[in-house]
Amino acid sequence: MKELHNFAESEEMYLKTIAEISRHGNLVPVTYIAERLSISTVSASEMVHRLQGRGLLEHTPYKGVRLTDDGLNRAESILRRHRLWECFLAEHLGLPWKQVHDFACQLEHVSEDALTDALDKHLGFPSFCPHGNPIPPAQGVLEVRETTPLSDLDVGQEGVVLCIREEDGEMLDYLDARAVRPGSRVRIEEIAPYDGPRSVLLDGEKQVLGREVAEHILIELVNDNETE
Amino acid sequence: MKELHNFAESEEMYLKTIAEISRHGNLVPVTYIAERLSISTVSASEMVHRLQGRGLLEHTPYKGVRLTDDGLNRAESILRRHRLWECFLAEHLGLPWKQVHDFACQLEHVSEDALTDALDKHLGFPSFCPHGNPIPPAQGVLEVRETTPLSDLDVGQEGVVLCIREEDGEMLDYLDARAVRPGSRVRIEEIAPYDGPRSVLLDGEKQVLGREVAEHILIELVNDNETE
DNA sequence: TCTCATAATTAGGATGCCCTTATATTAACT
DNA sequence: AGTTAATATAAGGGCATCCTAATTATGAGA
Ligand SMILES: [Mn+2]
Ligand SMILES: [Mn+2]
Ligand SMILES: [Mn+2]
Ligand SMILES: [Mn+2]
Repeated sequence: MKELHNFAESEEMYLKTIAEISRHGNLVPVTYIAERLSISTVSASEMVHRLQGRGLLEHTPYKGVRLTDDGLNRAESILRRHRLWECFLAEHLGLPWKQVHDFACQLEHVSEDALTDALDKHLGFPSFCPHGNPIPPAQGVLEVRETTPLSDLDVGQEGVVLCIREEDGEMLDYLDARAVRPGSRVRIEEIAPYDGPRSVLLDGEKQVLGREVAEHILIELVNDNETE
Repeated sequence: MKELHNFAESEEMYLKTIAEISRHGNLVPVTYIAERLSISTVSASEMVHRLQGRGLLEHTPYKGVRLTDDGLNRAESILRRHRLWECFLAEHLGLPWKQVHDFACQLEHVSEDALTDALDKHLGFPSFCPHGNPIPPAQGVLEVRETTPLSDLDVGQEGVVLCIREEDGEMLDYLDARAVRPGSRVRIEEIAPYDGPRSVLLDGEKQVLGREVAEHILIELVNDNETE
């Protein structure tokens, strides 16, 4: 499990991580950042100060962190590179989701604009990564879609998988193996007691998914007129 | 716990550089390494000791450095990744030589075997990079070709460009613009006094190339029976 | 053999990111 | 208002790579 650590990578991973966590512009607790990056809170805190010094984010003590415009631009640029590489690795090289994600997480830090743009063109300017997440355009604003975690659906509700949250590589592997893909049709058949595992119908196949996993599957609800 | 530290790029660049310089298995002076990497001789010397400690090379003081089998394997693995990426960047993304080389020099450090092999397959297992240098195979030995620098040719001699030495990115750009490519037919028309610039016929076009540049163009001689 | 350019080493620092342990501060809940 | 759990900061290091300046060792040519 080797991770290259040129000193630019660290900064980029902080920014990307913050952008990923702060889905709706909320403040991101430093603790979350530390946890996601597997780093001590002390180190994360130090780094947050450094990044603030560079004008990339603002830290409100005891509340959390918010990216500045500069910081958000940087972060979206990294997400763009990440997701474009994912397209290449999945569609052209035929690699499985987990490798796609892990390799992209390295390549994203060594992709200058000329390379990224050429790759974008070569791929035909895709709009979404293989996991269904939107690819920020070279310039302009990333459109945000309304999504609902599968874990929030009730028995009988139906939807279409829009995207998978990518935080966890292992989970990607798990979902890949179970053919959970953007575009899959999904319907909740049963929820075990105490907010337990979901029995779902996924593109006609019966599956059981734990709640934790279901939280990472983001759905667009399909109008189900009183199916219950 | 998982290390977030991996200063692998530096080590890899040392190994790759040594392999590139030591064309015929000769000892490489530490001074050369330092120069090529734009690093002080003290730092290069330190690093050489470290690499020796890791069993990747042997240093004979006041003579130079030679890669061990391990070191050579590592170096060829890096050259392989570099040249495969170059193929992709040139043929698929259509980037110019200088960018091809510079981007490949970053990507080469972030390419695990699974990625490299998938890329190799996707490219159709090419044998040479866009500059004509051979791509080391996944396993097996790199074949060595007999070459002559263009600067060693006399007036009237002819040959075919086999490959370009890649040390200097600027030079790649220069040669790219002048359509000096592997496979180009070349013939020395005139050599200016004091081993000066060469007037050459390159694929029918008349060109003038400085001696320094000519040293980087490696030729396969064509049997020219008394053309002078 | 002797000289001197070349190569190597020593000494002392700097940088960036990370760590643990200990202490202070604050928000939030009873 | 007072307690407590979460959060922040302070103190003291480690590690890998790189730096400059000064000194020493070597070997190749005069
Ligand atoms: Mn990454
Ligand atoms: Mn993705
Ligand atoms: Mn490189
Ligand atoms: Mn090349």
